Amino acid sequence: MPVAPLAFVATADGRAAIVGEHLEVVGPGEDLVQRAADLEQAGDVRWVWWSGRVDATALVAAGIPVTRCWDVAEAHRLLVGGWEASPQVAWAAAHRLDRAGLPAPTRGDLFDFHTTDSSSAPMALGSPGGYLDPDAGTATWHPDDATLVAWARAALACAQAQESALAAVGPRSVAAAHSESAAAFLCLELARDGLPVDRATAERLIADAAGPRPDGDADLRRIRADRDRRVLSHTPGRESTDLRSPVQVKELLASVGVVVPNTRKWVLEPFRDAHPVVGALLEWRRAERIATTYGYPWLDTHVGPDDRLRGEWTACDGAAGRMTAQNGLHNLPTSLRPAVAAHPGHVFVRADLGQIEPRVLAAVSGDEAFAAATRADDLYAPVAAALGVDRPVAKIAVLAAMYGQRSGAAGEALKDLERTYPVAMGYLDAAYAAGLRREPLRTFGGRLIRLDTVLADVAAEDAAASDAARGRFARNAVIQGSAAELFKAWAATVRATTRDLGAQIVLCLHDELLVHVPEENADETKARLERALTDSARRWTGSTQVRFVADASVIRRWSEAKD
DNA sequence: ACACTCACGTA
DNA sequence: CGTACGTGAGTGTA
Repeated sequence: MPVAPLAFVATADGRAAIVGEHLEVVGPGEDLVQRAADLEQAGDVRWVWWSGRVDATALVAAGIPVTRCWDVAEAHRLLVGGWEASPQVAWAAAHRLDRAGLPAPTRGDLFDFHTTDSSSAPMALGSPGGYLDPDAGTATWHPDDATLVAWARAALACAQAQESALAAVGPRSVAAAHSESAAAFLCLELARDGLPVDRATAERLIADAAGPRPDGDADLRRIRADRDRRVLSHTPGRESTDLRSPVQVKELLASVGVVVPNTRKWVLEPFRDAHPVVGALLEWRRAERIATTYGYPWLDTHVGPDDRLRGEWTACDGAAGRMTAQNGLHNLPTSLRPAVAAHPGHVFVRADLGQIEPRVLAAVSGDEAFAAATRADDLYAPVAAALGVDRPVAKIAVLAAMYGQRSGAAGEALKDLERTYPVAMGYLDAAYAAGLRREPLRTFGGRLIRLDTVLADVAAEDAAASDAARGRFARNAVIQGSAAELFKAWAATVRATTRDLGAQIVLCLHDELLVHVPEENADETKARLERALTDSARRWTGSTQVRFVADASVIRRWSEAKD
């Protein structure tokens, strides 16, 4: 049963168009949103937009549960790699037009504006031989109805060209574009819905670490000075040291005989017993981190009156394709996680993918012996048995193979690993070698990993170090990026299959999902989440040879132990 | 004003 | 045991 593609495009001035084979509507955004809701309800629609962030915000705000979409920007990021993905760039790539010939925007720059005849007709929006109008789709663009309809038709044409191009890349790339597009829509919902927070607990945890909520600037300075004094009291005569300046801290430490190349935590840790100021400084850093990054200003700025922590989300980064999030959603210290709590009448279903990266390696490399190991709940157990070593040794050897070890330890086991799983290890070696040669790679789902642009500045003066860094990046990216694809396919499936239970995905953390759900539906949500993994893994790998496992539990606070 | 380094949190 | 990301403070440059 074919799914009819329907373009939905919106302008910054509040108008929109819906265009399909047998449909053409243009008008005020709110009318079009209603129309889209009806069409979505009727089913069998795949929405096409240049990017969800630009075109679909009104649909997200209206709570329309889009199930299928094609995000031209996300498809372009798969196809070409990197992060740049304007409609103009995506159009040119999909039609194999020379990137260097892209016309420059005229309205974004005052000088251009003065030298441009503003009455000139817009460039053709959708002619196969030409580029898109560089101003189309920008925030200051005001198209007439006919132009907006043409813009929507161009999106449809672009999506179709991308689909052909992706189909030529590999057997999984069109499906990957579908799930990347769904993930991008999910990102808008994540930003809209936020992460449920127990504000009282958050306040208490911040107070425990950083002191009570300051009452004005003077109080803030006093609390800060008190915190500083607990370190500086250990070094009489140096009370004026600025603890926030690494250079001054280094001097302070040197004055008590602690001579270090830098003042990082893991460098200072061994010197805890050398002088009491070291421990005091490390404690100060922890408190200062909470006070500055995750303190009261953070709480006040990013947690709304509805007790939801909000930030912007992106479906992929510019390197391997993992999701990113702002405002601390992806790096909230574990000490603050008790503050992430389900709201009344609700619970969280939390699940993470166990040993995701070695399992992904088995899938992407097609190593049958390694795939056999994934059928165990604990992958390292059969690997240890095959290598004739203890589990911890097997684990270190596998991780060393995937991430590139430079210091000894796993040497012998690593050789056995090469012998036992030559296909998997060969895949990693090939990725490393491609990195050295600056040859682009593709993830399992077809995302292009570019090596011509990344790492240009890292150790640029040392060619060998730079090569090795590129090799490690390449080897890591094909695994990390492929894992990200499976994760997003899983997340999109969970979103689609648990919506009727009132479930809401509220956090995606690389291999972990947090779903907020009415408590009476918790067990069913958990079951569907596990089922979703089986289904999406089978679709993604195209077989059942590689097993993926989810560790799922029903909890009230994020900090609660797994069970 | 902006870019950079340092430091550190997460996976 | 590597890679990636986002954040904030200090520092140096334009």
